[in-house]
Amino acid sequence: MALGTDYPQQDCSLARALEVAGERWSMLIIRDAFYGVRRFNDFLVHLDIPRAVLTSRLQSLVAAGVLEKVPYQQSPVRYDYALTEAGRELWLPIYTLARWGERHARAGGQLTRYSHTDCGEQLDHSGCCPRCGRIVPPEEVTMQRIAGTTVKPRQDPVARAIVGPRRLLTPIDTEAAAEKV
Amino acid sequence: MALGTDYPQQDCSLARALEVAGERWSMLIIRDAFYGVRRFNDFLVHLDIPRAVLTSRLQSLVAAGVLEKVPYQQSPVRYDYALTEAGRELWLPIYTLARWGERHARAGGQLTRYSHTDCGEQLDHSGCCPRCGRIVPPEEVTMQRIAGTTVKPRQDPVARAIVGPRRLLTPIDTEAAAEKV
DNA sequence: ACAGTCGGTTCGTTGATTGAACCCTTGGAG
DNA sequence: CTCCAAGGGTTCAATCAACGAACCGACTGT
Repeated sequence: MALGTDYPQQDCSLARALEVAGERWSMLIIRDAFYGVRRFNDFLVHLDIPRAVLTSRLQSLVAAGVLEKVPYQQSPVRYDYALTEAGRELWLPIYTLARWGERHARAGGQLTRYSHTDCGEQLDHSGCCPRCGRIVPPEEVTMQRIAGTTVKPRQDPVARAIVGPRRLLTPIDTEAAAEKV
Repeated sequence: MALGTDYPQQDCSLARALEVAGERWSMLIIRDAFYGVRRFNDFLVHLDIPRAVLTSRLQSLVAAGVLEKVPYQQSPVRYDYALTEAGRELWLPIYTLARWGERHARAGGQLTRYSHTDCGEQLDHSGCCPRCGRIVPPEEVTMQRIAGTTVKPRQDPVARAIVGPRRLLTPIDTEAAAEKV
């Protein structure tokens, strides 16, 4: 969050969670990671976030064990930022918060549809598959962006790469998306 | 969150939700509202938040339709800040985030136990009652603070008022708690 | 008349966010 | 060999929010 990035007096799990994931931009970074974004530059162009802030947030999320750096090339060594198991467990808070925002903080209805990959059923507001009757982990979720009525969609390479039905957590390929324009 | 309280480029429900509930302190205020805190001064002493920030957050949460002011006395007129229906629907995001924090951002295990009032069963990590097999709304949740092993608990009147099993959303009575010391 | 409560506002200080500019390593083109 | 571009950062001044202590204003009970 903002000034004073912690809540020292609060002996409370929520305060601890917010110290990790509650700063400005952190949740959006994690959401993008669920979408399959993994590279510094892809986060940068898709979020319109200042470079210095992105550097700082990625570092603290790695330190907190939400993301981990995995090298994708040598010389110079470059890293993907991928969700850890702990990070993937943030799916429910993030999904339910996004669905809440869709219901109460937007005009213009649903922008992204989330469904259970195995059976095609749309998830309910709690992240449950009505057909299977259980909470669906992000690995089994397919997302699909829906044409927004209000704002025109973003046109950066990352935004183009995540149109169309996609499995969550599959790495995006910005080069392929750039060629397809 | 922090500076620049919005995410203008993000046409995304999560960004909209974070503009409403993602600023620093906002989620903790909402959590306290679930605990039954309703008065300016009670939020103040329980959260250790600067007065000016609390004023500002309460105003924006009211403007966003998460809280509403309901008068509890005349001359001078004084207001309770109570969760609206939209605010109460933030239960799942807040509960799941708190449970995540308990698992991944704390040493020292569970601090608050949440159970289904009707059947006494503890809720699982997704807010579901294992016995009843459904998501439990906050009106049916009973909370109980557990003695922390690491930090000594807070000693303000609000903290004292919420020890012991309590139904969520029932207004706290700080006067009664103050006398009981 | 006087202290006390509740809910705010004001204000100087501290510190995070922003955005633009600069930097470093390496690979590839000419 | 030189030059340039890409990826991933760092630096820096300006801005703006958070902090916390002091002040304020309406009322009440004594």
